[in-house]
Parts: sequence; C-alpha cells; structure tokens
Amino acid sequence: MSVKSIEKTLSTLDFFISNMKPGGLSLKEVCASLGFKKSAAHHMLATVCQKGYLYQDLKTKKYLIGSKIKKMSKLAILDDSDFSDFAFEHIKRVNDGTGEAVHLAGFEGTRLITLTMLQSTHPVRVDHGFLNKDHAFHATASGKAILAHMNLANQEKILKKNRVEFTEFTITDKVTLLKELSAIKKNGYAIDDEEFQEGVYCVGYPVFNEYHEPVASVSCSSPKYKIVRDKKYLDKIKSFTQQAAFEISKYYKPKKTIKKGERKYAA
Amino acid sequence: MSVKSIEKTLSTLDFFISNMKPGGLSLKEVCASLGFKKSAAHHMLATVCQKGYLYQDLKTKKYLIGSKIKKMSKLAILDDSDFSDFAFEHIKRVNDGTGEAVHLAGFEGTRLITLTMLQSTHPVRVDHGFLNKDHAFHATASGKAILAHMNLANQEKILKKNRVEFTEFTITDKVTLLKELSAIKKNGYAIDDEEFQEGVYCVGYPVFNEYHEPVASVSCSSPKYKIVRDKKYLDKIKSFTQQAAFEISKYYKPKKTIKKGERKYAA
DNA sequence: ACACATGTTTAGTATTAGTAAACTTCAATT
DNA sequence: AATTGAAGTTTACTAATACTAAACATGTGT
Repeated sequence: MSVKSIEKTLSTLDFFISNMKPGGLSLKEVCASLGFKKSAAHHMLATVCQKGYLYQDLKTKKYLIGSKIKKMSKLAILDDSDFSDFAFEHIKRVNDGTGEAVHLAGFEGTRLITLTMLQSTHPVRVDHGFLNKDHAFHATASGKAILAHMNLANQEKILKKNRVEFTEFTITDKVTLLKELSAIKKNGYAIDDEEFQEGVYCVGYPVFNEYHEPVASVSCSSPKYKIVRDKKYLDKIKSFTQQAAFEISKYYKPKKTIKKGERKYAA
Repeated sequence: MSVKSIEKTLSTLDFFISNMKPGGLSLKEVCASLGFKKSAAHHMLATVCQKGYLYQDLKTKKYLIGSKIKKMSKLAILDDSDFSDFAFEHIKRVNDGTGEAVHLAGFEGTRLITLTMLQSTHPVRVDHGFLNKDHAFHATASGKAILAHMNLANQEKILKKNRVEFTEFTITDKVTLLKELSAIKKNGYAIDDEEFQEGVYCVGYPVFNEYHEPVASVSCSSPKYKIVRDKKYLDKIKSFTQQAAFEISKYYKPKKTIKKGERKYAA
C-alpha cells in the first residue's frame, strides 16, 4: 500500500527536479503539469514550505528548492565520491581502450543507479542512460550482472517491480530471467542483447565488496552490428570491462580486522 | 492549513538529517523517536522509498537517504557556492580583525539561513548557530539587518511566524519590533543585545543586491562584557562588519544591461 | 529448535485531504 | 483612475484515505 498524499508530494518534487527554472516554478505550472487542483496543490506546497524543503519567493510567489535538501544530500551514501573517484580511472581505461560508452552502476534497495558514465568516442554513439537516473535491473547488462549474484529472495523482490518490456527482445518472464541470472553467475558476466534499446549490445561485469557481495557493476555498450561483424570485437570489450570490474572491487579490500560475528571475507 | 501526512513525512526526513547513522535507521528507531505507530510509519516509508527519496537496505531493512536527494540538491539556489566563495575573504577579514565569531546569513522565503560562519578565536567563545541551520529573524542582528530593509508586507509575513522568546531580552511584541526595524533601517545596522543568547551581543549589516534589495547579512558576535568594558571595542567590530557587508554587496553589481520593464538599479 | 524482536500485511473505522467557490492582491488595460 | 483579469489564498463541506490494532512473517540469537 502507498500513501497517496505523500506520492503526490514526492511526484511534485520529481517535477521540480526535471523542470526547475532559474526563478522557480509557479503554483499554476505545477497544477497544469501534474493535473492538480490549485487549492489542493497550494495546501501541499504550503506544508512542504513550512518544513523548509521548498520555499516561496516573497515577491514572485514562485517555489524554489530549499537548502535543507542540500543539508540532507550530504548524508546520502551512494554519493560516496571516494568510490566513484577510485573507479574513474578504470572506467576511463575501458573507454580509451574500446572507444565505446562505459557505465558504472550501483544500487539502492531495488533501484539500479548510474554512478558514472563515459560517452562513446565513436561517430555512431550509444547514449542511453544518464547520471543518477535509475535504470531497469532486468533489461541491462549492468543490472543483471549485479542481480545474478544476489540471493533468490532479493532477486525476486527486485524482479517483482522491474519487468517492463523495452524492446521485443526484453526478457519479461520471471522464470526465464532467473534461469538467465544463474547462467550469468556461472559465466561471470552479463550481456544485454538489444533488451533495453534496439541495436545496442552490452556487456556487464559485477563489482564485489570484501564479503563478495555485489555492490556495483561496469558495463560497456556497443552498436550491435559491430559485434556481429567482428567476433574478436566482443572479446576485446569483455576483456577491458572484466579487468575494470576486477580492479574496482579492490576498493573494498578489508581495511580493518573483521570483528567476530561479522561475515567472513570470501574473495 | 497544513497537510498532516506530509508534515509527518517531512518530520521523518528531518529526523534522518539529524540522526543519520552509517547503516541507516530502523523502522523502530523512527517510531520510537517520533511517536508513530509502526504500521503507519511503514506505509509512509514504503511510499517514500517507492519514489526513491529514501531506500531500504535489502539485508538490514534499515532506511537510508537516496541519491535522488543528491540530484535535487544540485538545484538549490542558496547553495550558490559562488556567492559564499566570494563572500568568504571578507568574512575572514572580520574574523581576523576582531577575533570574534562572524556569520554570513541569507534567507529563503521566511527562513533565515546561516551560509558561512567563522568561530571566535578568543578563549571565551560564542558559538551559537550552525551551518545551514535556520535562525530566528526577529532575535538576531543578522535577521533584523535583512528584515529592516524589506517592505512592510514581507516584514509582517515573517514576523507572524517568528516571535519566539529566547531570553528575557528577546523582543516579541510586533509593534516594538517594527519600530526597531525602522530605526535599524535609518542607522544602517542592527544590534542584538542578548536577545538570542544571554551574554551575547551582536552587530549586523545588510548585504544588498543590484536592486538595493536585502539578500544577506554579515554579523559579528561578542561576549557582552567586552562591549560594556570598552566602548571602542564595539566601534571596531562595527567598522569591520560594515566594511565586509559593503564589499560583499559588490557581488551583485549589474553584469549585463538592464532590460526594459525590469527594476532600475538604485545603489 | 525455540523464543523474541523486528518488520509486514490486513480489514475496518475515524480522520483528513481534496473540492468548489468565494476572496484577495496585484498588474495590465481602458 | 477605474476595470478587468490572472495569479495565489482561504474557507466550509464532504468523499476519500490514512491510521489503528491485531495477526502474520521473517530472521537472529540463545
């Protein structure tokens, strides 16, 4: 079950994220775009302002994002810049070596999140996916690479919500997906064969923490015709990507002694 | 009027801001601290997670702050680091010259917000006020310095909500406050004579934008006994603070030609 | 293997959030 | 200067929904 008034409020914040303008957004704009009645929207926004998450410009009456959000953002974990910084050089090496788009993804609960991405340097570019956007776990190599190494309970929890059909090749059947995940786990890498975007082929390798739990993934996308035309090309992409994921996993090398009762290191 | 379920949700986010722990917060902790029933809190948190503003760790079930907040924070204006950077050297000069605590404050709607602060270098320190915390408009020199240069409508809007009695010297009567504000506007600076914290005396000067609208303030706090003991000490503090506010106002010097229909520059 | 602690789900009721309409404020136009 | 209109705000009322309590699951430590 979900609380509708909270849903509406957070959808409004979403709207601010994607449509923010320098002077802020007016009540009318919010209502027009989200289909709210103005009095209801006003009550809602007044409450949000009262708590300081938004605020209203005294002169223009337009709504702006409050600094409380900034304060809160400092407490977000996936915003762990250390990790992204550490990973960057390895991601870059894949990008330099292949010229193709490279993604570093992490996750928060059941959400797959793009942490860093490097665009293809080739003329025919593949540029789906944006920073911090949340992606499909089931239809991407990055998602499946992580998912494959989770336990069944978590896999099902994630697949319950994420099974949108993006292309005719998207696997939407849960049993087929679970079978695929087990193959991925055995092979050590995941592929996305036009499952998310037509004409795009993608390879993904998992990044593990010190307990051998999957925490992120590195993936490399390429136009499919290149893969078909030249068999060796895929091997090259795989080797670069695998290497990067392996190196990035070293970020999680145990730093302090493991306390008893904690999981053992198993890499 | 305010929407209660939104209020509760945002109070919960407030709780996350002030009580966040490395592994996240449990449902029980939230309920215990905020007095919620666990089923209600669960529904609420599930909704917030579904929208990605929080997320739940799959293993520990604890709640963490999502990266969507990070995304949103990049759109907050008062987080305009350029301004704070520009202001810093001037604030620093006041701190170096007086050795006392110096604050740079801005505001969002009816909220006074500390942007930067420098601690006193003296043994007897005055350290109320924290970064990004919202402060009392009516009981601080920083607040009154800004408030004095607003129009009556906005002054009343702000004073309607902020008239808490912090000490026996806090001015809580609206008429008295408005009279005080008009004196501040004439004098060009505001004082806080133990109105926010006992034993603390404070002087504040407004920072104006290119339209001569108050947008921020610089204030300097000192233990009151120093002011009483040495009349010249206050003059020194005032002169440093005034100079800083004057210099910081230059940040808003018009950069491009003023379009017709817009307010004229009047400084 | 058991018990306890924590989180999750459910069905029913009381509260509250949304509606519509009137009001305010301000600015543009006559 | 008076008038219209466009935005936001407030109100009183009612339909919808969020909260409660209690049972259920899950997993951890003993």
